[in-house]
Amino acid sequence: MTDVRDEGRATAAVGGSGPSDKAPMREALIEAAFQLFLVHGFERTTVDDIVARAGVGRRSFFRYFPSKEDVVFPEHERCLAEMSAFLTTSTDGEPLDVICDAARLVMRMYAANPEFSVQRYRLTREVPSLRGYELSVVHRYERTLAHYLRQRYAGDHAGALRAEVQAAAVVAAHNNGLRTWLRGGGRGDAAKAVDQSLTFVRQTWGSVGESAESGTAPAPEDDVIVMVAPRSTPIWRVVQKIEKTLEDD
Amino acid sequence: MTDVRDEGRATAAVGGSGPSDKAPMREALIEAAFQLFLVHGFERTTVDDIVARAGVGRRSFFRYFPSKEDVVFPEHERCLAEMSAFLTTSTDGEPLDVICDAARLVMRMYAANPEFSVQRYRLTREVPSLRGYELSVVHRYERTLAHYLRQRYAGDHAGALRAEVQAAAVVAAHNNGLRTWLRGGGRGDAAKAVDQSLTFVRQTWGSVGESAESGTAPAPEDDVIVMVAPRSTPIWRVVQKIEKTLEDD
DNA sequence: CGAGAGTATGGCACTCAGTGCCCTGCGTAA
DNA sequence: TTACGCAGGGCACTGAGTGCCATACTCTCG
Repeated sequence: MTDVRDEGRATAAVGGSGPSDKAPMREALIEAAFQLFLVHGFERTTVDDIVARAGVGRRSFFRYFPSKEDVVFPEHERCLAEMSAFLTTSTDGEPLDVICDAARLVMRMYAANPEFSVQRYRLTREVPSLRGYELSVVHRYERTLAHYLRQRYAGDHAGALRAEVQAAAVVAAHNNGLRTWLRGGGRGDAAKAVDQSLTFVRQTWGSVGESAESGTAPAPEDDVIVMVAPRSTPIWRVVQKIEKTLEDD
Repeated sequence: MTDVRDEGRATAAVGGSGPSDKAPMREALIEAAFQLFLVHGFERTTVDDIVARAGVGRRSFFRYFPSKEDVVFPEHERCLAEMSAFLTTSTDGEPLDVICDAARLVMRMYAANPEFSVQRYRLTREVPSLRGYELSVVHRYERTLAHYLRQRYAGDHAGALRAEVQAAAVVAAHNNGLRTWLRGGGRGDAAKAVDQSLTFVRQTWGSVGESAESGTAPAPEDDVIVMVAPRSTPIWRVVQKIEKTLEDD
């Protein structure tokens, strides 16, 4: 053990010379932690084990990570901040589409590092404390999305309710798509899996067809009309309404 | 302190005579815990404080509650079991309506003890570890509901996705209504608040009006047609389709 | 070049949740 | 009566997380 520590200190002393030492401490801790987690599991690895392997002091671990669980989700803070920033600059467009785009930021964070994400997924599935941590993170995303919708729906009747239900639905759909991708070993297309799931939610509240995904407007042939009318409505009223909708072009 | 312990042991010794001593230990611990939580807060109350007040040994606390957080949510295990039982016996009816009824079991648990629920709500809002615990409980309810829907939707295209999104939506709506009631001090009608929120979800997926609440079928005048078609569809095809739909009566 | 301030890190001791092990006391069955 | 089972208590231990202080490195100002 003393050998490892001395070795670590020596490395740290030489530290400044390496080209990849921008955030040595944090990265070293994450790397050491995952090596140990994958071999011995999360619970049977102590913080002392991690810092010994990383060759740093135990106290430093808790300077970089508020808890042992945090080392498993090192980029969620940043992603959460990105989501907030994205939403504050997205003041128009269908609110539901905006939060779907916001949710895709999370998917992209996972997709940027498939092996790491899959390893973490497997770890999280079997360690209760990690599941709990993940729930709290997911909850923060959901609250962020709901907060945005609540502002957009301000003044609407039951706007807060709609905001919370839609945020929950988007998060559930996003996670459904993401889990599908993760269960497949991270080898498929994460964006495709998540988009398919999100489409269900967007269809549910009828925001499909007016999305701003691509810069080009969707072809008129792909446009849809959704009509809701009492069944007793006379045919001529229906035709009139459809013709009027088409004239709006 | 020794006085309290002796008192406690004396009570336990006389125990068998009282009519309300079915589960003395557990109840005593819950009562002692909440008295201390409300005065000193959750985090500044140690398990030692609780057992001292209850007059029992520290080791016994962890025989009745796996963690300090569990003492704050003493009835959720039972409620979860009731929900599972309810769902296994509910094999017909609109799936969405069934899980709404299941969610109401949770509301009723809260409503059965308004003061306790409101106290706990305030506690949970300001203690991070309790928020985390609550998230895990809510997640278990959601999983239970989703599991039920997945079975009911088995075979449908994207049934699993629909199951998870709807379960999330119902939980979000339920909690929205419940929180409204809790923020009002638990003085209003919890069932009404939750029902209003759940109605939004049931309307979203169109299970309002065909519910089995009243025996009478909805009037035909309330029936609706929802048409989805490419905007380029010729008018005559639209008319044809609508007429065909009406003929089906 | 040297003093001082700010910052990053390590070391240490402490609290507290949670666990394993064993002991005691009590009731019960043979 | 003894033997057994069980609920509870005592005790010691692990491990996460924290507060405090010492050290060392860096940057700046004179």
